Amino acid sequence: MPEQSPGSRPTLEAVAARAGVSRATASRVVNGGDGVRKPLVDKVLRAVDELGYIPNHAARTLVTRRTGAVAVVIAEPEIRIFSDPFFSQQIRGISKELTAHDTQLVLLLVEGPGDFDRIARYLSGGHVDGALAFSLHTDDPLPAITRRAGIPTVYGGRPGWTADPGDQAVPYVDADNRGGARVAVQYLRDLGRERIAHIGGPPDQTSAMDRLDGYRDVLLDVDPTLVAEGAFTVESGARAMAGLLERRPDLDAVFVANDLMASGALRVLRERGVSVPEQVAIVGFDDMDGVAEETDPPLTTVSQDIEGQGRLMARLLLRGLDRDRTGNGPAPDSVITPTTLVRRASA
Amino acid sequence: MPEQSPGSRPTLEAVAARAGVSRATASRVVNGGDGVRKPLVDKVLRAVDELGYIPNHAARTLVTRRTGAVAVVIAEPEIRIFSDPFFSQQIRGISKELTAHDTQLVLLLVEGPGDFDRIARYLSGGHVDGALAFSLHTDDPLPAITRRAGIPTVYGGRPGWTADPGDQAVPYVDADNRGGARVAVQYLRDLGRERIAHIGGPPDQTSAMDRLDGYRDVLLDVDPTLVAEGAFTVESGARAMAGLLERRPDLDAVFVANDLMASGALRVLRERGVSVPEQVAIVGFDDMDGVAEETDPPLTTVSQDIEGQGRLMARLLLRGLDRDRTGNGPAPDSVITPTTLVRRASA
DNA sequence: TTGAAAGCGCTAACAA
DNA sequence: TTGTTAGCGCTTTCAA
Repeated sequence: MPEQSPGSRPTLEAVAARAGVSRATASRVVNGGDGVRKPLVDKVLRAVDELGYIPNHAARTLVTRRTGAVAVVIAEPEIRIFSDPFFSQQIRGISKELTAHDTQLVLLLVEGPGDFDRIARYLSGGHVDGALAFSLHTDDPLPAITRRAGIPTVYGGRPGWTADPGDQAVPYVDADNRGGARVAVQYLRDLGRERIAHIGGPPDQTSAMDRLDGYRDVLLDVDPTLVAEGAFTVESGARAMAGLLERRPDLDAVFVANDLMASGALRVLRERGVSVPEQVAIVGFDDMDGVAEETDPPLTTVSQDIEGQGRLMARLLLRGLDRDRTGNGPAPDSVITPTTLVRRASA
Repeated sequence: MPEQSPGSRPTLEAVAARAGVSRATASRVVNGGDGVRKPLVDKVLRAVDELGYIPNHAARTLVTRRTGAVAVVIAEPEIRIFSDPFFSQQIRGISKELTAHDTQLVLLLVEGPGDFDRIARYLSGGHVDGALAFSLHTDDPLPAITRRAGIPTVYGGRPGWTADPGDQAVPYVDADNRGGARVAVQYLRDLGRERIAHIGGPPDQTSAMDRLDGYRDVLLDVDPTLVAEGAFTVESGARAMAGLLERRPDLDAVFVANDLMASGALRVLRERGVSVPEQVAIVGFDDMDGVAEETDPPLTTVSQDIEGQGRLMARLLLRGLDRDRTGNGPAPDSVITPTTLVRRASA
């Protein structure tokens, strides 16, 4: 590829001239070559190569009204944003799928509660064809924004807000949190545990609620003193475990809503000399890389394919965009991805 | 803002008509309103508001040749990509600075060694005005790519490759790794430690080399048995510490090239019953959130403003772009950001 | 199968 | 200070 002095790239016009064809034909070739005879295709391709032609994206977008870009909106206000491996793996999956479809990823970090205006303006500005968003909190203003901007959006995680009746359902991708929790708790029961406690996540996140619901599905009429609330962080898990131990020294198992909290809980148990799994069995959730396998003892936990969820989100969105363009195919539906119990040493 | 049925947004033309002015005047107002009389400005603004006008980005880019977007290229092949709080904090800083200048962040994740072609094509395709990249490895192909694509780029971290003579220096932002290391080691010496070991990072990363150089600056002619090599991970730090202890049971301090490895080292020392800081003093590097403060004992370490580095990268790039446009101002220079020693309990 | 020509929405010379 | 007009580079009817 010849080096380009900036600002003087060859245009389609130049390619056409060099190939001895019209601009229209050159365009056809560049866009797949349908309906152009082989010799001309070759000529144009050669010209493209020799000139180092790269289509001007803005010009193309101007006429096609497609930007070839998708926004990923991350509205998690806390520090966790990227450090959370959960996000990083989803983004990885998203990136892979988008790349495979020649689509760019525009990252929109929401930097504060007053920042939604900017996001709304951007989304409405024709910069992107669609959006992927993570809606973790029940009071998230994002769904309203994307809806008003009229921009197709797929959510990661079941949105917590309740749709207005008559509104079209919002497509999302989520793990089978409830089912996974059920399997985990049932496993503890099958182990013969009788006083199974739960450390849950923040109640404004649907994943936390769903996991709690799964716990309750198995343990009908559970004693409220067996349920503690954490914040999905190591420290909060430790605190919750300590509280639980104080209230219910007789507990013999804990289903913890994520691995981070489970590792905090394990630390507390170790400090107090409670043996795991002999005295207390522990099951986590997420099968988080670099955590679940390295706790002491290694964590039995519910595994989900996070990167796969990211891919799925992107695929759903792209399919929806295609549908908008071609006007056929079914509206994108939500997808619940399966979970599996991974047995290690903690239960 | 009125809801838009997709694909039928009002154009500048419509705004102009409604305001009773020419398209040119409307354009002027939308772009700041310089040289337009107040009453007309108001009229146009009102029309913009009533119509819910949002400029078409592609059309604007087509004529101005500015995209208002910047690529962030992350070519770290390992899983660390986002989970590494280092990146996440830099990206945060970058995002903040870009947002403040109405510039979008396009995320380019390099997904494998064969993926650089795609990146090169994208960078050459006029999608973005500039790029920010993290060049951690000495054999990184990225610098060559951005140079050939003729796209202004600022690096995070001192690039490891040696520039061809006559090449213009590549602007980068980096912490004062060498100076920080010197301060750390000097501190250990002032504490009276006499056999100060070092656990270094991967030798193909400039930050690791610079920290090692700083260590050597203070401890001229250091015994090679006192230097071990890690990979910036907790586990590698633990292994390096174990090796060091075996070779040199007499060591009385370790300067570790990052906090993650330091936490691994601390674990090994604890397991072996070596008291910190009494028998062995430890100093880390990074002052990493959620790590340095929570080790046992809390880590004395060299702190750097990572988010600030991200902001700086963005600022440097934007300034360079401005310069390209206006043709004046000095060429962007590299920036070395200061480090400070944070005293906690480990030394 | 190919080419001519219209126009996507905007900015920026240039004229008035 | 305002308006007229010529494109930016591309895709896409419509005719040939």
